Amino acid sequence: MTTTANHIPNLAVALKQNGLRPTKQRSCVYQVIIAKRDHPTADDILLRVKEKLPTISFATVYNCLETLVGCGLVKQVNLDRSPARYCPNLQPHAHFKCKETGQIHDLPLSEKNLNNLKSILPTGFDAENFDLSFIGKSPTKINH
Amino acid sequence: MTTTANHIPNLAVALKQNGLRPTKQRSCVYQVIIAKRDHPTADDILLRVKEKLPTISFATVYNCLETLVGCGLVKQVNLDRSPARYCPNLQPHAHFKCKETGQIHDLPLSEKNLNNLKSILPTGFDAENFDLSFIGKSPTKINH
DNA sequence: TTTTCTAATTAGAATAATTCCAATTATTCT
DNA sequence: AGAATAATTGGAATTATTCTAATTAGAAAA
Repeated sequence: MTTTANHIPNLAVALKQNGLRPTKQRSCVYQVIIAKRDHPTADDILLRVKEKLPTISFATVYNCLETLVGCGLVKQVNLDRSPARYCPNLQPHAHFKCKETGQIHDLPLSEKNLNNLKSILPTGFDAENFDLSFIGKSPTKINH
Repeated sequence: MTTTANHIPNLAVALKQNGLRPTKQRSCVYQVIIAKRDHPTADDILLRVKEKLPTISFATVYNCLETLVGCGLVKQVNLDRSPARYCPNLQPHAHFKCKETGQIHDLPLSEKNLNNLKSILPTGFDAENFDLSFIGKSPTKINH
């Protein structure tokens, strides 16, 4: 048993398994994504990483993101035609984008949901991945 | 009762309802999309429309597509980061992209599937739209 | 350790899809 | 037909992302 916070895969280990080198840029990009799970864009990530590594470039952010996605540590989230977002939630889930706030929420998927998704595929169709997203209004939290 | 082929909404009527003018560009773009239901990109559509209207521009194709989508006659399909595709299928359906052929298949959704998708939304989340896509291998038709 | 080899980072240029703009042309309304 | 307005056009602009060639940093060997 590990602690609650410890479901996060170890970056150095995952990189080594893929024959890749641990660098401070990769570590920093990864930490930014897990620190604030708000589905940041590459732009957002560049800004946040620059606070620690002021000379990091856009190219490196994109390179790091590609690496992290390739290692399965982070998922790329594409909603409509807008810039790609990045998400450290490795559980099967859908996304909900609020029209009003622009916020993106993770919606967990149950076993039943997953089975139902599988049932959509006709015989012979072999899916290795799926993407499910909703757009609409999410409940507003009222303070009073 | 109408004939089987006649489930296609009337363009002129739909445009008029939205206070828009029927033009040969709009009509031609729409016809190209319903003629070959292969999920063409704006590029594909430009090429095909040019056979009838050689002077049509890219800007017009994009304008027409925006209009058709706005009137609900056509759906925009976004898969990963690739160029948008356009689809005249107005029934609820998912998409399946074959890794090998690049082909995109429509997968119809049953009432049960739709209800299950609804069940993914927590209380208070009001979705006005969803997108569901799969990527993988579709069955190859063998000729012998 | 130093050296060597290779992978990763960097700044800036290049690309690709899409949108914007200002001028012209086509529709509709009177 | 004429006036008013909407749509089309070519080209420039924008945006997200990828590429490139030079430099830097990490890993392995000596």
